[in-house]
Amino acid sequence: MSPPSAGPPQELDPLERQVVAVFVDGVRVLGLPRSIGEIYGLLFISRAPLSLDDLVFRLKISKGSVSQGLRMLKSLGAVSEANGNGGGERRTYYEPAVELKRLVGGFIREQVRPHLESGQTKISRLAATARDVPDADHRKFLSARVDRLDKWMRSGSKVLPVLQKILGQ
Amino acid sequence: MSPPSAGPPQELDPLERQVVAVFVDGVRVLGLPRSIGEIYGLLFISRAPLSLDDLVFRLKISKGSVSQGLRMLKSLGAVSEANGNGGGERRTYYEPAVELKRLVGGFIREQVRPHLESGQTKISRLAATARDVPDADHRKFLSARVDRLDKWMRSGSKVLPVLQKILGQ
DNA sequence: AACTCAGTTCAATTTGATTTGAACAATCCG
DNA sequence: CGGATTGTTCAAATCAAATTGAACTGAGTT
Repeated sequence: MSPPSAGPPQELDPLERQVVAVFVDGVRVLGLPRSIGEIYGLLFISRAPLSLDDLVFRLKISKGSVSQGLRMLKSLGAVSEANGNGGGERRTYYEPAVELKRLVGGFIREQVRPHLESGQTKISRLAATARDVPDADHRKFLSARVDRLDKWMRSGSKVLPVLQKILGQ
Repeated sequence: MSPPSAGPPQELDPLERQVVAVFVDGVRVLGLPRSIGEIYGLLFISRAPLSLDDLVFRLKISKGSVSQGLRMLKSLGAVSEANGNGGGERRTYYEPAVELKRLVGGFIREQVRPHLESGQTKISRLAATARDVPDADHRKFLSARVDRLDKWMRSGSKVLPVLQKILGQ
């Protein structure tokens, strides 16, 4: 067999390259690995769903990277398996989720909330430590700062639903 | 002279260590280097402003790191030089900005907007490339996707002021 | 069972970002 | 000026995170 998914294409055409570049940049800002941007970017601009091998072949990255990348994208709800494949096809094809709401929701759930939660925990412990400081004056200062930190966290939590609302159209 | 700023302290006490750890985590989420979190964290929990040498001494990181870290923190508006120093003191002392509004504003201005803007540029070019695709059907698909991308960017831009508003109390 | 094909896992490697440290300004002061 | 002090710069070293690739699992076929 020639290339997987026996279509015409080999390398990325200029438009595909541009789109992939945009997503590579985008995910870097979000602190996600480059391969995630490449994979999602190519899926985003491809008319038909692509298989793992398609992605390996067209992006020239390793099977391992694509496998791990797809796993993360699935956990973020950013790709899904294309169900409508005709005959007894064995390999699975992926298509991108293209609703911003869904993407933002997945990112918040997987990448933001866990950090906010572990932050809250640490700050509670911090507050306890501050309460044990003997010098009353110093203790007051420290508690005020810890309190501020706590307020910041709460603001962060409060912002998320608003964000989701705005981005969900 | 003994330690800089001839106060008592040497190493970080447990509370300081905890606070620094919180900020180290925090800045990692934002994609900023660890040293930024250490420096800001220690300033945040210190009653008196600290000098560059204080930070080197207490955090046990290099002068180069602290110098660069303070530069970035200044550009983010997250620290400022403490003006009220008494006698003809030569070295400069730094204190943290503790209003969330200010911190978020600086981060958006320095780290978010530039990316959004370069994204917009790339997407305009992308739209142009898509318009040149000969096959009408395929062109339609590509334009729709590029259009969606453009909408995402606009949503992003629209969110920022709302964010700032919410976080500004 | 033996063989093939799709996908996963993970130790070793590579890559790229951060940190270091030593040389270099700049400013002050006797 | 010459020495001391404060801070900056940047090439090289270090470190953490992502990627590779080869071995592996599991499922389907004959």
